[in-house]
Amino acid sequence: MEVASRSPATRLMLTPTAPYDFGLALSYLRTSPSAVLERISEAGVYERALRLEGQPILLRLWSEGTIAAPRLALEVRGACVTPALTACAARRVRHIFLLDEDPTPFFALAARDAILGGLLRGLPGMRPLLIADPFEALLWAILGQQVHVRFARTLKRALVDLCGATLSVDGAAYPLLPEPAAVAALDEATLRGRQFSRQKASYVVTLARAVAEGTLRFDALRALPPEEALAQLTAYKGVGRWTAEYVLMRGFGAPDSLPAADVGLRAIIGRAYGLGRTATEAEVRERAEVWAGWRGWAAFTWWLALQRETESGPAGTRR
DNA sequence: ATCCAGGCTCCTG
DNA sequence: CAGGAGCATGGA
Repeated sequence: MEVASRSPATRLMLTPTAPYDFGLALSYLRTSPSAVLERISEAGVYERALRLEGQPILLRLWSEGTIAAPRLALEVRGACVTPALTACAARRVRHIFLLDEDPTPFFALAARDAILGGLLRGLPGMRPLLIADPFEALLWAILGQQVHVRFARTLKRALVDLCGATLSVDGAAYPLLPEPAAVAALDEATLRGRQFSRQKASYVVTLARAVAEGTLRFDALRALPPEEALAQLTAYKGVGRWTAEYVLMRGFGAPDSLPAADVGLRAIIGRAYGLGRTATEAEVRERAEVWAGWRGWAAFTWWLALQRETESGPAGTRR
């Protein structure tokens, strides 16, 4: 399936709350295993196709400001880009990159923690980045369960490959996230042939069906108190506490949602706080109490640190 | 081979 | 209710 477009682009400026480092977001996306639908150019342009109100469009985003005085240019392209759709795209971008959040309270809180505060001093303008679509966040969390993220990326690519559409703009092709109905229609055997375990295949198809049928509604969950949203999510087979917390944080942007069982988080916290071993989930939760209100932001900060470690880290860990 | 990876379910005590 | 065995898959 292919959707072509050669209509002119609409463009507008976005002004994030300061300080904001868009370059940091880009460098995160460049090596983030979950980012298979984004394209980041060397010139610093973020490109991503997604559906807005059913319309496939292409987002192009780049910085025209500084960390202290951030300004982002947004360009929207698609078959019929109306002013309303452009406004919708701008809202979406502001949400994905959390452009309207005030980071000051988080930095103030983190400064009281010598270790986290020290880490953040090297990351001025840091801000968490959401996964562009809540359904995508849920899929990614399932795919990432108990496997190396590198392999999770392979699985995500397979999913996009099997049932994702493509948006073509000026001759370039941009992959779209598969729609829930398309994932729901997949044969589990097909997924198994693409290296999905039985569980992952079953979880993914079942959840996609729930989303397609409207049983699982992200906008409804988003409006709920976190504990209730977690409870509703974990009612689904294959969705445990870690997955639900991950969806709240990376899918909804819940600032205080901490996937404490995360092995990466446990490992880096064990190292950073000198435990000499991987921290337990309970230890992570304990340590995180001083970050209350911003535990999700703290988690993202640690993931960022983790990513930087593995990039420039001990020889042989690349690839 | 063995161990581990951005866990989950299900079954014990 | 806490803790742990067993589970599926690929990569180092």
